[in-house]
Amino acid sequence: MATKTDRPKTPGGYDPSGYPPFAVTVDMVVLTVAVGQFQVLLVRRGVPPFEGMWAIPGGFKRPAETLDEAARRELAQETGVSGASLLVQFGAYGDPGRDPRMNVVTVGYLAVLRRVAGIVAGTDAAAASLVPVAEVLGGRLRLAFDHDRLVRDAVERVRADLDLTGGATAFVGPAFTLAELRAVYEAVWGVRLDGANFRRKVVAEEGWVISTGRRAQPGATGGKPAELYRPGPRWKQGSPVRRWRRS
Amino acid sequence: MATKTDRPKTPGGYDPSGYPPFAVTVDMVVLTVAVGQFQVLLVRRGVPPFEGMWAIPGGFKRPAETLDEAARRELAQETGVSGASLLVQFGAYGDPGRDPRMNVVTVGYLAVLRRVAGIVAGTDAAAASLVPVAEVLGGRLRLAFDHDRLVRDAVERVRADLDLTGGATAFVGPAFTLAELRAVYEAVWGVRLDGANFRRKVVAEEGWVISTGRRAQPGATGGKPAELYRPGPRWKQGSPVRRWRRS
DNA sequence: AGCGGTTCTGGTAGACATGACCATAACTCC
DNA sequence: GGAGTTATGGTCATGTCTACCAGAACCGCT
Repeated sequence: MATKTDRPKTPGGYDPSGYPPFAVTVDMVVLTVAVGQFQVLLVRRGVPPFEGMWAIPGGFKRPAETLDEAARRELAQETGVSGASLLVQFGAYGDPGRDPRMNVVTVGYLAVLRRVAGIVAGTDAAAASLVPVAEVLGGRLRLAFDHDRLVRDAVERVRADLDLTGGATAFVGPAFTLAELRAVYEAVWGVRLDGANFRRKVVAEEGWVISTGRRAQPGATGGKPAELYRPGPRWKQGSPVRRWRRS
Repeated sequence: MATKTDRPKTPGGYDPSGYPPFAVTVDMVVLTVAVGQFQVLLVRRGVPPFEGMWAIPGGFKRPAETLDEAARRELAQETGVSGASLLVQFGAYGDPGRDPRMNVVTVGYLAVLRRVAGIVAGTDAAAASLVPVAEVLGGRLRLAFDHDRLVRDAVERVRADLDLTGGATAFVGPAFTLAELRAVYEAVWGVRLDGANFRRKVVAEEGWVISTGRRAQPGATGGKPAELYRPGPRWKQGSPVRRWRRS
């Protein structure tokens, strides 16, 4: 890239002290499906700026760790969750003035939790709460900084990932019924799927789900007890259910 | 997020001077389809480290500009291209030691060029060249820093975008034949598509391509002259051609 | 036990999409 | 004019999607 050291512009020929430093943070959009609804984890800010507003959890990257490690560490610290079933980066945000105090470039991470039970307000969080993503996407709940945009982008990413990289099983537990899995698609995509057709697609081909032999407890409203499955190896390559129907 | 100012960990309650600064750069994977091959633009490094090795162009983000603006500016400076037909971010890279001199977090951008004609070595580039992406993906050509990984990720991204967000028209000019458009899919995905079936999918539905009435010049080898089209409004929503056949 | 309601599970038929192949038209070069 | 090449349209068998129906297995209630 750079051939002249007197024009510091590229990593090839710059003077490190000649360029302004940035703070690098990692912010996380933590998503889950609870009570049939697509939800996002928010924390309430206790100090200015944006005091009292809702925001997504996040923190500084340290020099000795990778971005992925920083995300994993912050997730544990802020929500008490040690193992997210999915943790992927979805974008970087560096608009000038996005933090009123200094130049901050943040890397957005998308985390998916299977169970809502383990979530607690972290050591630094005044309050933590699950909120339907529709509240944020619909503009009824405004977030601090540019976190509205981060949530919007993360949701779009996970919607695509459900189709492309088969992230659906990240939302459910290690053993699940097909109705639970179907509910994930329905909540995240905001669609309604036929149960019988869904079953066929998933069970017809080998490798999507593996029968455990056990059966789930029927709900309070009754119904035939559903079979319990565990995820097969094929989800890494995609999803049995595609997002768009042509017409 | 943070409620205690004495524990600087989140944007809510930190002491800016308490955290180490990072240099933030923008690196670009410039892709195009030329002579039927999927190609990437590389520049040769003229200074240590990695002197003499091939790398992708890039440069520092300035505090007063957004990441997108930085990418657009660097692209113009390094390759002489003012308007890329596609310019999207695909990932952030911050492994410690990825630059041996200091802490650098880079944001990877994917740029697509329609015509190879306007490319020139920028003011800071020793040499610029188009190289088949297969050379890099196959490991036959090693790049400086972690740029191999950036190229790999960008290629995977554009392959998905061709399907998802319909980026195919970004590779062709404002007026194109269906064979040219088909060549884009074939080069990027590495597949072979039937010309007649391709035509049907694209022309059958309204909104993908709009006939210009004109016809292209037949190639040196002859053949019936193809009709010239311009892109319709529908590419924003997807692609008429899907990537994977089920069986 | 019987009954209505609910969920799971399997079946079927029509609509639709896909891909392979052939045929014809319009151009090149020789 | 003839051989080769590309574009374009047609056909057809096959596979996939979806709406809908039916039976099985459970609930709570009477």
